[in-house]
Amino acid sequence: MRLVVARCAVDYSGRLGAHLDPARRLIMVKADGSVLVHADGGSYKPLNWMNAPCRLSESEPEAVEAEGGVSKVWRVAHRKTDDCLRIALFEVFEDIEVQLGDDSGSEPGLVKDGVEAHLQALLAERAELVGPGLRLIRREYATAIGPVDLLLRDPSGGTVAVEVKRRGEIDGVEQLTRYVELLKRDSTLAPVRGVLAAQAIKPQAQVLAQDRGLDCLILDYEAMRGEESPGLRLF
Amino acid sequence: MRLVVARCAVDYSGRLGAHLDPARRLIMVKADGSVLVHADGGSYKPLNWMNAPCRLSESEPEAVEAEGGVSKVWRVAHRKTDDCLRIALFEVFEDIEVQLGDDSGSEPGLVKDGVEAHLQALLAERAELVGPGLRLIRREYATAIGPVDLLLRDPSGGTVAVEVKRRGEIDGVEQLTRYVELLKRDSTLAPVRGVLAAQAIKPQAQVLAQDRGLDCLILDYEAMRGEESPGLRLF
DNA sequence: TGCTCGATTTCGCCA
DNA sequence: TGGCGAAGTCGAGCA
Repeated sequence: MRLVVARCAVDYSGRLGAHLDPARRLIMVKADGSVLVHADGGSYKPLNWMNAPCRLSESEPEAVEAEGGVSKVWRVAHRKTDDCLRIALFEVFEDIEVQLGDDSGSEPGLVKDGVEAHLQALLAERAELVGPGLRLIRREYATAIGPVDLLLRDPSGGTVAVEVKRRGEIDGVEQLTRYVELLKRDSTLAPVRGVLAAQAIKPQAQVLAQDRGLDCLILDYEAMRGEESPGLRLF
Repeated sequence: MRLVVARCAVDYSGRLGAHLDPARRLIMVKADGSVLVHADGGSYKPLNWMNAPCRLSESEPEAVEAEGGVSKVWRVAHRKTDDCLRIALFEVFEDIEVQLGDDSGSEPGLVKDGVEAHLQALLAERAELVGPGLRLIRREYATAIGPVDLLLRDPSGGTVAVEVKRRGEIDGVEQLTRYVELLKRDSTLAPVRGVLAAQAIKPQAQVLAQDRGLDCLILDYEAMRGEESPGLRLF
């Protein structure tokens, strides 16, 4: 990875246009060719960037730019799209090359724990949390318009479609609505109830769910994790 | 900004858990206290990070870690949530402090051109592009379920609701459907047509729109910009 | 401050 | 490879 600290101006042209006036910034050039322009604040997102695969070419500035203090111009062009990043370098304060990766040069992957898939797995083991007597038919029940997170059998008749979200919002209600509309046409499943299950559900989503005749269920991830059978742990 | 290149292992704990095995990585500590851990590839997203406001504290490793080669441990704790990043440093290869920002220390803002708001503004000036004789009633027409991007009056009767997107996809169709369903109950507006306007519309979205009785309109941003009246330019 | 929605979203899974 | 849903989404605009 190459790290350059320089006063620079940046222009991006591609899906939209974006411009940065001159200032001192950090420019990262990664091993795969991607380029990131970072400021000394903001979030983890760079001000401007170019994803791999791309090519960096250095050229001399135009006369008028040179007069304004530009010493070099970098053009970073994407290899497949016509996205292009143009970096006008004024003064360069640092320019170092560093070696990254593990001993083999690769990067050990990131291991995550606690996302929606885990909620779904935990609730699948505890179908009775959704309603008394309910039993799991299957997770990721396939339909023509996508998989239903959990499909449960109600021994008193019919089935229950469960949409699991970390946070319940309006589009989750829309999604569940489409599933229930489809499933209830299946005579082997009807009648079908829909349940939106999430760690938190926004008021608007609750209102819309009620309007659509759908139920809401708040999940307690920590409690569910604590109660699960040790043999079925995901990690 | 402080730039550290080090062999390190990282653990994040917060909304989820995430772990990185030891490898050489770049650690950026920004002026606002935020920390980014970058690998030499992937996208602009760091492998792990902590947003401001947060506090970095350095401590000695536990005995077992020290035996394993850990020289220092950084704890980066968020000030408001209980999110925490723990970085175990093995060997440190670089550790430099650089000065960023413009002469006043601040960062000139990013100027963008071509986002959805611009499309909406341009189309508002050119309502006739949606259909002959149409006139703008207003932008961001408020309804109980959210603002309609553009509401147009059709002199031959009724109104047209326009949903403007940079790229038209299925959720845009869903959104427009909800608006039209609501608006057509208003006798002062009915009958109501719905139009999805975007620079590009995915085939699936076009099919769904047709099924819902909605129209699609492909926008040419460059042409619209070229035609607009100079006095009304956004930038 | 909280909510809503766009984003050069990016990222990962699965068909 | 394309479609689709999730994200430690982030960030801006507005009530």
